[in-house]
Amino acid sequence: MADKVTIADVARAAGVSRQTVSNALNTPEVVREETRRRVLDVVDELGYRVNHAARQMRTGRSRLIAARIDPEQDGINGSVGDRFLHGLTQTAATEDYRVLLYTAHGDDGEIAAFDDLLGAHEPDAFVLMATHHGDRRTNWLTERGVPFVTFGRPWSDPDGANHPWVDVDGAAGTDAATRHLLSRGHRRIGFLGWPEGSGVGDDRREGWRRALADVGLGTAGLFTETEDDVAPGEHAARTLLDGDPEITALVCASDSLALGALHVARAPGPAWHAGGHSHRPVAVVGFDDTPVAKAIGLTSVRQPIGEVASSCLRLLAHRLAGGAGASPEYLLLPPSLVVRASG
Amino acid sequence: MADKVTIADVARAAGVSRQTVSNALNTPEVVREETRRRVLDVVDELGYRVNHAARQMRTGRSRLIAARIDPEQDGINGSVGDRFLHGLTQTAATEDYRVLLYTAHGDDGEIAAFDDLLGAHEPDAFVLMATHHGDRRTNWLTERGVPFVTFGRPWSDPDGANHPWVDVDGAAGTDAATRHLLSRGHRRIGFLGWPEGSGVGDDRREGWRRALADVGLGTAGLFTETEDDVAPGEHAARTLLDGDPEITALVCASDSLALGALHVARAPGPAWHAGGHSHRPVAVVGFDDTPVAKAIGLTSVRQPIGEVASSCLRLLAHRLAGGAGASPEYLLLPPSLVVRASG
DNA sequence: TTGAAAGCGCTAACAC
DNA sequence: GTGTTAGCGCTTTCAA
Repeated sequence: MADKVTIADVARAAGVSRQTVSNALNTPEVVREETRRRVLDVVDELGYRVNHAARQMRTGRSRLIAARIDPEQDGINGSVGDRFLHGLTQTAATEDYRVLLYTAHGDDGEIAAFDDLLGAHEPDAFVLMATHHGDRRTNWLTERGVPFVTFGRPWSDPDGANHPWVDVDGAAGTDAATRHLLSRGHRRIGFLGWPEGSGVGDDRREGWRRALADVGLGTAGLFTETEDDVAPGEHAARTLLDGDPEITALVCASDSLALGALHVARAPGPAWHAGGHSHRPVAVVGFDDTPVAKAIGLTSVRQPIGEVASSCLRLLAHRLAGGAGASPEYLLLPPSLVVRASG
Repeated sequence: MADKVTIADVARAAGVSRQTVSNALNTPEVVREETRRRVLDVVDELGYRVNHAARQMRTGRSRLIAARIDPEQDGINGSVGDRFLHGLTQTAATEDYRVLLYTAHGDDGEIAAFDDLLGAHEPDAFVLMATHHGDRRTNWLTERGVPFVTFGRPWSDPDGANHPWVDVDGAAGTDAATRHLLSRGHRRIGFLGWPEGSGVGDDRREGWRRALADVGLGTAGLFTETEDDVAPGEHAARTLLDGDPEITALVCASDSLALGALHVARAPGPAWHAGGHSHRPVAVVGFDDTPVAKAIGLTSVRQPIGEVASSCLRLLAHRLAGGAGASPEYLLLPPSLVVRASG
């Protein structure tokens, strides 16, 4: 393991100038075939590798891509972020990029992190997750001309012509979930989601609505005043089922909510809840296909997180390689339904 | 947002030389108080931040710490790695380090990744997870003098005098789990684990064994020929319970195994399994306190992952700052038992 | 205590 | 097609 082989060593050994070595490596088409071969042979022989710090200083490119790792996961839905990070890291390696991690709370905290990072390690780009209405992060980066992609649409700009993004078609997911329930004979299907105004939540609700509308059925008791957690899911499910005895199935905007709903749906009998809803079989479908869904047999909508990640990275790599036209590229991927015992 | 404020700009504005600026920042004690103040004021005013690439070129330190993100998690136990990564990132930031991600399969794959990384981004250190007997990674790094810490003991070197490490006392965890079950009146308690020879597995089994030995009870039907997954857990639990009708509780080496055991323990009646073990209430305790454990009400041993991560990082930072004596430091942290419905 | 000089390893520009 | 020059921003000598 020879330490610190520099371009000068290679040049000397190959009997060429340092610049020719650099060219053979970075602009091979400008070097005569024979020379190139000789140089590359010496590179192999000596085990030369470029020093990124030196290159970065010269070119201003770090080949680092920064991504946030979520602070203290919800626990159930957390796995999505981690699968994404893993996919990113994997694809990045194939493009000779590396993923740099940071943490932050809230848009402004994350913007502060951008600023820090940009001033220090100078990542070439950022990958953002969980875009939302009035997302300050995207504006900040755009204003400064920092390249980035988002996992999530630019919700406040429905044209999507703002910046490159990759997203999963949530409406298609709940649509499929709802159709699946219809095909199993359910006719009154409720939805458990979040308050109106969250892009993701509205999108997922829309799929359920339109699937029902499509077959001429009305939306059955929609409940949206809830946080994304198990207890609210349980509470919401109970309210919904108590209020409308016809409901036999629930589509949920997340596995957390679905898990709460399942507590109610699988409750052993009418005496379970003091308020007392009658016990009946209720099908439940979740969203995200988390490990918990798999463990408890919850039917759930699965996002192709790996593909999202690799697409994000490729979009970025393409753009960083100068292949960026004026128009940002974007991609809407279809989810799939993983059917299990719960519905 | 002035772009690219260099040390020269600061020097000019403060009326000192570039070197004095560098000193004021890096070796404040060597600069007169008044000068230092003036320089720092200008730094703030101009928004100067050191350029890491330039600094790295000069000092050879990147302030990057590399860590592996696991390829395709088991799904249930995966959350441990992610919580660890998160903790690492968080603590790293406070020490002005950043976490760089990589992926790899197997020891040799990871060693190849070390080599790549060291040749390119030159991380100052590595953080390794999941040490095991005959771990080739630690040797490779040691031979090359690359600083690193491990989450996990050096299993093949029980003295632990090999390299800095942080670990959780697994035996203490299963010991506590077993005592808990004893206190609830269980007298015949089985163990579900992995084949002998895995450091982690042996450690966890040992805690169960010694807790029983301590109160003069024998180990009840130990089953270790199994992979770490739900189906094997289910199979092992069934075999164990069928073979010893006295067993009323199971301590498991992971939540995956415990989940499988729970399928058996919660089976609705004697007819459930064709082979037919009689239905009886069986308590189950898992290990890792994953989101799945929380979701299904599984009592589980919780590792203080956040502390492990911050300890790892501080050990490293201390060492990188030159505070390393000859003897590596290490830390064995106690886990805690999270009691839920399953036991 | 402060300043001047040198150079880390690389590549963009230009000359040959 | 190849070599020479210069300099990215910083810190480690060493001299003032």
